[in-house]
Amino acid sequence: MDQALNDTGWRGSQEGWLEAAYHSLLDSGVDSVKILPLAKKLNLSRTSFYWFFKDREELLAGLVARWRDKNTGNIVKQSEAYAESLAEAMLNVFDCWLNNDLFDARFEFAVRSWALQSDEILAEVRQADQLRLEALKRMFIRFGLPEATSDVRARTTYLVQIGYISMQSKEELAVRMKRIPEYIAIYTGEVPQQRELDRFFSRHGYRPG
Amino acid sequence: MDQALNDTGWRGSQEGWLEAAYHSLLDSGVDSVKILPLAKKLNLSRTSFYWFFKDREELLAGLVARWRDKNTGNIVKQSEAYAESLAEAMLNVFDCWLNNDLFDARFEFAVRSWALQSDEILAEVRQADQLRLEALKRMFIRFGLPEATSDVRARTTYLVQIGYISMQSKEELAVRMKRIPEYIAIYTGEVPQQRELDRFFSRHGYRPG
DNA sequence: TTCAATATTGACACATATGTACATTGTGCT
DNA sequence: AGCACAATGTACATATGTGTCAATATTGAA
Repeated sequence: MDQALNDTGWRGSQEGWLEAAYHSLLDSGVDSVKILPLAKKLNLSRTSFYWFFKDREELLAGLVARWRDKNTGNIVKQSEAYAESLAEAMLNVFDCWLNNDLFDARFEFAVRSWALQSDEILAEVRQADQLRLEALKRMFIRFGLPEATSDVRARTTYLVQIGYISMQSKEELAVRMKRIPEYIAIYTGEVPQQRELDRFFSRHGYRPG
Repeated sequence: MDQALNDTGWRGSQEGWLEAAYHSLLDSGVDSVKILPLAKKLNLSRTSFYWFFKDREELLAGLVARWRDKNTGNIVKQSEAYAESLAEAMLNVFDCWLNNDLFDARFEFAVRSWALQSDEILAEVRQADQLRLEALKRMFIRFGLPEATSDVRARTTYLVQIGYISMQSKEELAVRMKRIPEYIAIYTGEVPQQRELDRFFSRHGYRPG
């Protein structure tokens, strides 16, 4: 329970408060992001907060910005990555679902829940959804699928993941990996090559057996 | 802004408070389910609440019970309904996604968001997920699909819907209906018969054109 | 070591929520 | 009409949250 030291020599910082807010958001939702409890966690006086932020609103705005920066962009990037087959391209997208640096699932769910009580956040989430779906659809079209098919397959791919996040399940890596080939088959209509799978498994530190 | 009258002749009732709580939950999440605001909406004194409920906890427990009664069971029932083909069976399940009496999507999302801040609710949600997934898996197996395939297809079917709910999108019936044949094809691997689709469209009051 | 910028704090004013005790009112029944 | 009880309301005690202000402490640099 030490103070989180930072290079300034002071105990608090904008980053410190934001980090604490982030963890509270992920653990218990927006309504838990309150200055008084955060101050207790940080071992700081509640009012010290106001030196770094105008008010609670500004702190929440910081959280949204963080979410946008972290989760938006990587799905798009992965869907545009080089691939020799549609199955391989899909495996590139799947990197997001297994690598927390590419896509923060708990953050995603917390923000979506937040959208329930804030129209502003709902608009943010809607825009993110649209960008991601469009990117996935382009991927299918790139590999020659018809427009309508590409649209529904993009949705399936994306919605399964959002649904999975929404289930908040905690499963072993092995359990999830075993389902990967089947998922690829359903989404793309083609069975992935063994070497494509091996490459995928390897970059996620998984050894089948 | 009239009083919601009930057969007792009194203004308030357990049902009345529960109904108000339900709407508040759907609109803005659990944390908005507070006695003082509900009392204002109902045009009743705040303390009148305590005649019908021991405390706020009891009201929330009432909401969970309502959710369990409404949303659990119908997916299972629909997945077990009579069908001549897998595609038709899947259309039976799809009834849930289009008929609010069979499955209340907004309620579902609100409860899942609630699970973020309550381990008790999380356990409830997990149990519901398991029951529903098992029922869907049995459906695929009934039509001769292998176990592993059935498992992943059940997940795909279910998770797409949970994901869709989580997107909180409001789309025209026509837009959703146009995607149905593609979804059926992806989930089941077989194209639905025109007469199966027609029967489905008809029972949801949709005329393609 | 002194100083100014940076950071921290406690006191205050206020708002919103919960729950209890007790008084009061409304309703159906005889 | 009058009674018993269901329902509602008022007053109080308490908890937790926000945000402002003036006073105080800490830090790095002159």
